[in-house]
Amino acid sequence: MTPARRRPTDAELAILRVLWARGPSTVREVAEEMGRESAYTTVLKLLQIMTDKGLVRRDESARTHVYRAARSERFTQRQLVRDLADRAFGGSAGRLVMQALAAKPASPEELAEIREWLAEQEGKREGA
Amino acid sequence: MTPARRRPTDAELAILRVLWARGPSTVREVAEEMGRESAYTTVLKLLQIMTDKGLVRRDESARTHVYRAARSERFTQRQLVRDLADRAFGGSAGRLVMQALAAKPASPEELAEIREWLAEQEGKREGA
DNA sequence: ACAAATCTACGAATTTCTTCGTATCCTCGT
DNA sequence: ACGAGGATACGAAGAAATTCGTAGATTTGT
Repeated sequence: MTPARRRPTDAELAILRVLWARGPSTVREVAEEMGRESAYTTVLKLLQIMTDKGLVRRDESARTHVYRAARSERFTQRQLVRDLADRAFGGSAGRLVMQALAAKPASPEELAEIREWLAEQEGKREGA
Repeated sequence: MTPARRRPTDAELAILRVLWARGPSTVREVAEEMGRESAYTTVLKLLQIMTDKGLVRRDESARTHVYRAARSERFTQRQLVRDLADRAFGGSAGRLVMQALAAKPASPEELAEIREWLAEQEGKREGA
């Protein structure tokens, strides 16, 4: 199976990040945003490939096409996390979380948010 | 610089997982462990490449070489998590953690462990 | 001693990812 | 009307990852 079940490549992810941040964008806008590191046609080609792969959608109604991410940032992030959990953590998101907390400092706000989330879970468990 | 600062590829990671699980192993043992999905010589070649890259160390004292992971599982996991945080979460481990918790159910034990860790952090902050 | 089994090295084919040049087409300003 | 600018399509080269066959060396079992 696995029809379109592959994760975005590095270059593709870089483009997706721009689309998530800017919203629907033209090739030029994306290329601009990515600095002068990649030629215009490189970004164009990538977006064409990504269209074929279903990673982005293309609005061709105007001459200058407008691209937007096919999946939300959140959706893709979860997919990536799940993928990494499978490949490097024996499928355990919990262990991934532990290493993530240890690997990079999270802001107090984020830590608070995480605590909140855990508390909610606790509540659910109690309730069940 | 970044002399050997690239993350292991999928195939390489699959091999590392075997080495972490089994400890120092021969090519045959690794190949065996990975099922019959990849030919013996494929595993051999990969291990040779990984030796060049510094991902594994090779003990050549005996005819049958013995390979071991150059970096601990934990070290590599953190590297991978950091890498993913940078590529898909704007460098924020906290946001990665949130998505990880949402993406895959963690066991109650893991959740407890995470809570503990957070509590410790809390303690440190209070102290500081 | 010899054949079979086992091992490493290595080349090479294949696939995927990435990059970019060139061709061509359309639109707009003058 | 026409040239400049800007847009897409496409081919293809280059790099990286993956796979495996074959050759040759060494060990082992009989």
